[in-house]
Parts: sequence; C-alpha cells; structure tokens
Amino acid sequence: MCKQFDHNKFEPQIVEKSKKVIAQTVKSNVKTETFTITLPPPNVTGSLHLGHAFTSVIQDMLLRYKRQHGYVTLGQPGLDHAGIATQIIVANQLQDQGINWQELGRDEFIDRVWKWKEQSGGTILYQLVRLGMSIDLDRVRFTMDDDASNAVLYAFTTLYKDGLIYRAKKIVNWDPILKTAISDIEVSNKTQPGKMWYIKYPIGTCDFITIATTRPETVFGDQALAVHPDDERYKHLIGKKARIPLTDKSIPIIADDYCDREKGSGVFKVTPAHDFADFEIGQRHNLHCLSIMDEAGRMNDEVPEEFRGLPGIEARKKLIKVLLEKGLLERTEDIVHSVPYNNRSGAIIEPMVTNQWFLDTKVLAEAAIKAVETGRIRFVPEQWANTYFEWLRNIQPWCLSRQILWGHQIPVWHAENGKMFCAMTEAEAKQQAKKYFDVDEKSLPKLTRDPDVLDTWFSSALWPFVTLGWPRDQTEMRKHYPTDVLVTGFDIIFFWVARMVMFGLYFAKEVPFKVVYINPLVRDEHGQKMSKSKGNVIDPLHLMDKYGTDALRLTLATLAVPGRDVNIGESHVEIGRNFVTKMWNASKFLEMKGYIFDREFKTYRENLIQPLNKWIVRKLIEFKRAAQSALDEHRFDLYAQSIHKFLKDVFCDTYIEAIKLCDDEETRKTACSVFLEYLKVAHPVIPFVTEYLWEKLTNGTEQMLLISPWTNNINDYELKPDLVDHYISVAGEVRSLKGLIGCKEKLDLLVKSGENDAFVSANEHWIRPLARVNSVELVEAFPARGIRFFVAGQEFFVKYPHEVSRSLFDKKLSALTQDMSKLTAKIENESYKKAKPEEWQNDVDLLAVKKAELQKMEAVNWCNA
RNA sequence: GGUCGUAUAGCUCAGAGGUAGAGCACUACGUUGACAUCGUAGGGGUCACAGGUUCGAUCCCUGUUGCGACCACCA
Repeated sequence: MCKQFDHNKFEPQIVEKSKKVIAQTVKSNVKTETFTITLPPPNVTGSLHLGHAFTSVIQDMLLRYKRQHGYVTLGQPGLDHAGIATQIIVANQLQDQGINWQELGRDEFIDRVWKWKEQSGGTILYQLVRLGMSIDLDRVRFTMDDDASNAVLYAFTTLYKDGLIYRAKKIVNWDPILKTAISDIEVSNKTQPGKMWYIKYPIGTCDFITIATTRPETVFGDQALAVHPDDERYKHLIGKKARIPLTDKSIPIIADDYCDREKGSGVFKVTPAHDFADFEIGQRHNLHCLSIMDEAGRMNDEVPEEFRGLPGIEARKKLIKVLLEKGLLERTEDIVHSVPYNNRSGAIIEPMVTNQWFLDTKVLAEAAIKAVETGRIRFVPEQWANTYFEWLRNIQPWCLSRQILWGHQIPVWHAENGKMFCAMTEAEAKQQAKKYFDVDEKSLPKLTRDPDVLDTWFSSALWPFVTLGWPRDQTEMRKHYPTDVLVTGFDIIFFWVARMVMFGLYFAKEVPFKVVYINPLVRDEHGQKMSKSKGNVIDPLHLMDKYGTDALRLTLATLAVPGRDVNIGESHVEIGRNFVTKMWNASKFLEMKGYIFDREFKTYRENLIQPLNKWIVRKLIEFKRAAQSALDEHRFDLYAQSIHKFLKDVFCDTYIEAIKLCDDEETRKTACSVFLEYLKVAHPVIPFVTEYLWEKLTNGTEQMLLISPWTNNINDYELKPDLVDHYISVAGEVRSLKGLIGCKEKLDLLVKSGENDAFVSANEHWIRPLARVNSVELVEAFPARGIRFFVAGQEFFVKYPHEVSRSLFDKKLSALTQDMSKLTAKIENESYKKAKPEEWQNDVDLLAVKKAELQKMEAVNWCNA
C-alpha cells in the first residue's frame, strides 16, 4: 500500500464510477421522499473560483448526506447565459480578431455567441464534477435553451396580460459604454475624491444666484433652480428667473421642500433628464425634460456648438475653463463623494430618460415578504432575512429591458401607430393585430419586434421551476417543487433570491425553496477580498491538483462558519490534506493488523464483550449523532470538526494506541467495522478517499459508499462515561507525568488494590500500551520511590528510581489548591445551593474528592527521593 | 444617515450562564511496526471597554469604541 492517497490517480476513477449511480438516485432511490437543490447556474463564460467551490461543496454535502439516507436526490445543474457579461466577452474576442461586432448584425452576432458557448461553455461544469459535485450532467439546463426560452416568453406574456409589465419613458441608470439601461441594483457606488463647483447664474442685469454642483456639464439641461420655501436668503427670488451661463436661457426659480438649506449654497439646479431626484422635482413642477447627452454619454445638439460631441468629462473641463474666463465660477471645493459605476463595464452611470420595460413589483414583493414572515422560507443564518425584507419593502419597479443583443428578446411587436402586441410568437402577435386593426393578413400594417432583451435575472428568477419542466410538464414539479435548500451568497439576495420567491409564488403558486442558506464570502488568508488586481486569487483547481479534492472540501467545510466571512489560504488546505493522510494511515494500520470485514458482524448492536470495544462503539454513536445534527442544522463547520475529532482524538490517538497489543477477533472486527461506519459519516465531505478505502476494506463486496446508508444508532446503548474513560484518563496522566519529568524509559504503573481490581486485571492489556508502561500491577501498598498521582480521587503510582524535582510537585499542588478554592467559593454561595441543588451537591462531592487528594499529597511528598 | 455583523492565545477562528478550546506558529523530546504531510509532552488568554440582569457573566441586556458589510443620500 502506498504512502498516501494518490488523489490525482483515484479521483477521476471514482468520478467515473459514481456517474451512473448518481443518475440513478435522481430518478429513484430507496425512499419515495425527494431532496432537491437547484444549483445556482454559473455564468456560461465562467470558470471555477473559490466562491463557487465553497457554495458547491456545501450543496454537495447535503446532496450526498440525503442520498446516502435513501432520498430521491436531485442537484439540478445549469448554466446561465449571463447577458451582459457574455456579450462583453464575445465582443472583445471579435474585436481581437479585427471584427467590428456592431456591424455584424443581430443574428450574426448571436450566432457567434452560440458558437462560442458550444466551444467553451461547459468548462465550469466539468470543474464542478472534479470538485466531486454529485450531479447528473445529462440534466444540465441552459437559460437560453428552447424550454427555458419558452418559459421566459410565457412568463413575460402572462405578466403583461396581468398588467404588471409596462413600457414607460423614465429616468434610468444608463451605461454609456455598453449603451444600455441597467437596474438599480447593478449600480455600485464608489467613494472617491471629486470637486464641487459653485457657479453663478445671472439674474436680471447685475445680480447672481450661486448654485453648487458636482456635474457642471449638465447645466445646459437645467430647467429650473430650486430653493427651500422657507429659506430667508432666497425667499425673495422665488418666481423670478435666472439665466443659464453661456446659453442665457431663462429658467424659473422655484420652491421645493426637497431642498436642503445646509447643502452647497442652498440653491439646487434642476436637471430632470440627468438626475433621479431632479426628474421627480421636474414631474412635480411640470418641467420640461431636456436630454443633453446621447447614448454614448456625449453632448448632443441641445448644447452650444463648441461643446457638441464631447464626452461629458471633456465638456466639463471646457465649461469650467469658459466659466472661469467669464467670472461665473465663484469657487471650487475639494470633496469626497460617491460616484455610481457599472462594475461589469467600468462605466460611470449616467442617469438618462429613455423608453424601457418595467415590472411592477409591489404586489409580488408583498407576497414574497409574507412567505418569509410566515416561515415558509427560512434564512440560515436568520439575520439575512432582514436584508431581504429591507429591499423588498422599499422595492422599485424592475427595469427589465437591456439594449444589448444577447438574451431573451422581448416578445412584443410594435405597429407603426405605436400599438403594441405582446405574444409568444410573431404569428400570435399578427393574429392580435389583425383583430385589432380588423384587417386581413395582406393589409396588416408592418409589425416590428421590440429590439430589447430581458435582464438576465428575469430568466434566473424562473429557474427553480423552469428546470423542473414548468410550464410544459408538471410531472417533476409535483415531485421536486418546492425544492429543499437554496445555497448562495448574500450578494445576490436581491438579484436572485427575492426574485425567485416573487416569481415562484406568482407562477408556481408556492415558494421555490424552504431554506435559504447564505454562505459566507471567501476572502484570502489576511481577510482581503480576492481580486485579480490584487493578485491574491487562489485557484481551486490548483488546490485540488496539489492537495487533493478531499483536502479542499474538508477545509471549506471547516471554515463554513455561519455569519462570518471566510479567510482561506493554502496553509488551511494543507491541514485538510494532512487529515486525509491520517485517515489513510489509520486504514493502513487496520490492514496490517489483519482487519476483518464481516457483513454479519453487527458490532453496533450486540454481543460485544470487551469494555474497550464497547467504548469505541459508544464513541462512534456519539460522534454520529453530533455529525448528523450538525448537518441537519447546516452547521458544516461543526460537522467537519466532528469528522476530524473522532478520527484523530478518539480512533487514532486512543483506540488504535490502545489495541496495539490486541490480536483477538472481536477487536479486529470492531476496529474494522467502526472505521467503515466512520467512512460513511465522513463521506459527504470527503467523498473520494472514503469511497476508495470503503471499496478496499470491503474487498469490493458492497455497494458504493455513495449510497450506503448510515447504520441506525441504537438508542438503548449505554452512553455514560464508564471505567474505560477513567482508565484512559489514568493512562493520559501517566504520559503527561513522564513528559513533565522528561523520562524516556518505560516504567511500571502500580494501582492500589480496590474495587476495580477485576477491571484492571482484565483490561491491563490496553491500559499498558496507552500509558506507555511496562506493566500495570495491582498492589496493596506503594513503594517509597516513585511518583504518586491521582485521577478522580483514586491513587496511582509510577515506579521511578530517580529524583524528581520539587517544582513538579509544587505545580500539581498549586493547581489542586486553586481548583479547590474556586470550588469552595462556589459552594459557600447559599443562593447557588438553593437555585441548583443537584449541581451544588456535585460540586460538594467533587470538592471532597479533591480534599482527599490534597491530604494524600501532603502526607506523602512523592517527589523527594 | 439607516440596518446588520463582529471583537476570545502570536495568527486564523470554535465555544457554553457554573474550572477557557482547536488548528497553525512556538519550546523540548522522539524516526518504537499506521502515520515526519508525523508522534509525545509543554508554554501561552483580565474572553475590546463601561454599566445592568443574576447567587454567579467571557456568554444575556444596554451603551461606548474599533473593524467589516449592505442600503440610502450625495446640489
């Protein structure tokens, strides 16, 4: 047997072997109950990063756990077409090839995207499988495949018919680089240094009013100046006119409560076409909405000639220069303010007034809020429900349309007279038009399909039920919907989670999932966000190559502490790898001892004679309970911890050390079957090494570990600590003493004869190796030379011919007296005695034991020679 | 401005109303038949600060401070 688990060799073999079994358990398993997770579909452009790996492993632990227990288990895989992200990538590729994508035309461009998708789109799926994701790749769905596309059309037309989708000319967040609208949650604000310019607007012939702005180039779009109605400084100007610098266009000075007297100069320029707040003020005061920029953010023909065609930032520079020359710039102030960006393109967002499609989300949001309030959906950790509520309670209409090419084209056809027909197909739209215009096919006016496509998240919001056949086929819906758990990051609670709930309730009439597990954000070792620019990105594939997939998975699980970001570095994965090796070595020991796998041997149930073997089975049961409840409560960190602890502290450090001299059949069988049962419990987190060892130790006679249920716990098993625990502590104390006196040779342990004599004689064969002593003898009295020690009041003795330093004795003594004084103080507290009489009595007993120990220690000063 | 999270060993982090835990790092010893990707033993903490509840608070409550995230505002 080789030195360690050769992950690079065995992982692919196990993946291959698991395939069929996984596909089978999607369709049928032992039970009729289902367990379903809709995996968040990664971008088709994506490749695996640690964040994916993290969510994926959490989901896979649940899938494997439930699959082992017999559930019909479905982890529904998929890919997202990721409209904007994908379009950017393909456009850049074309550009690199010297092709101007904008000249290709819609159909040709989309064709290119599909080609690219076929070529490299599946990468991430194979990476997920490498990560051990127990999913059936034959079930992979794509948000742009035919069924999904039809579902999107169906959903859109339904919402349109129900009056929830409308088209309107409104101010939206506009990306001048991509030349598309984006939704408000796609905008991220960055705090950065900037300037505040104080500009003088002439009033009459010799007066001025000063406004403050961070975006002077928008002055040409101004429709009014606003002041607070009660502002004594400006009250007299209300109703008068001011003139825009350079153009001399007259605009009214109006009063509006929105004005904050403290900010800037207290005068507020109103530019309805280029600012959200101004847009609303404009509506209130019936102001004209004048756009002064084109779709690329350049100044249009509404501005003085010298500024036309300039990008906003250039226009700003030029304007400031001119204002300065004309003496209209009062002053400039350096400030720090936040600027809206689109992270995808890097563009600074320009608010623009355009025609867009909106979804009225108010009613949908109310239902979604209720679903969580009433507990039909539970957030883990709970506090994320706050984030969810806060957004939904202040929800704005969802801007659905994007002016890009890659995505689901809006199923609305426009007639030249402005009438719109929403239908799933062009033919249906024509039918509607014929009816509306009351004409036949030939004289039907020309219909043009709306060129916009839908926000990618529209199709994502339908994902949990689209992947189950909705709206075409209800068979799988009945079995798997609502799904059980959704695992995702907090950053997409708005983008995805809330919208799935809204659409799920609306279309499928039921919540899409029962639990939302919000997984922590993955950061680097020092708590820094991973980013390409910082160069601190860790590639999970590299970690898998180097340390093995199991090591990575175990590490991620260990770190999955709820409500806290996760810092991960290579050193963490090293620990995982070391643990896998430990497991490997434990199995090597069993092999060397001549383990016996015996199907009929039900160690967990009956017939064990040896206390030590009973003990390890008891420990196994305790461990399984802990592991199971950790998984049930989504405490993957505690689960991983229990996996680690049982193998290392209990199985290796105690049991294996103790049985080194045992050669009986009961022990060999027990050791083997406890280890095998342990493999089952550890399987969900470290599927590869456990599967490998399972097959090896069972000689391939059993079904895969992947579908081996954990053996039921026995409830009547005596789970209280017993004499075995006591003598394990005694052995530990002997080792500790030897360490403290720096003794290397083997000693003899003497036990004073008493009520446990029979137990000691019958069990010395394992106490001896565990304590690392030559012999364990029962004696009536201790000799003069040696070290006395106490465990739970019982007295022991180690023969030791040399002198022992006084300091060791003092150390033990002071630890004991310290314990005692603490205990005494506690016991003397009358209120404690009254409040918790049983606990109080326990402490009294404990103190008595310690007192006895102290007396004995003082009576025989064991350290003097 | 609002909301949420968080503060425990040198580092990364668990934890429970009643004697403070792990891993890494550190110190010493050790290649004895599972394991040097290791073992054995050890050192190391006023559990951020101030109040309150309690017989008892590191744990619960309130406040303060530090750190982080999100939302809003941003003339």
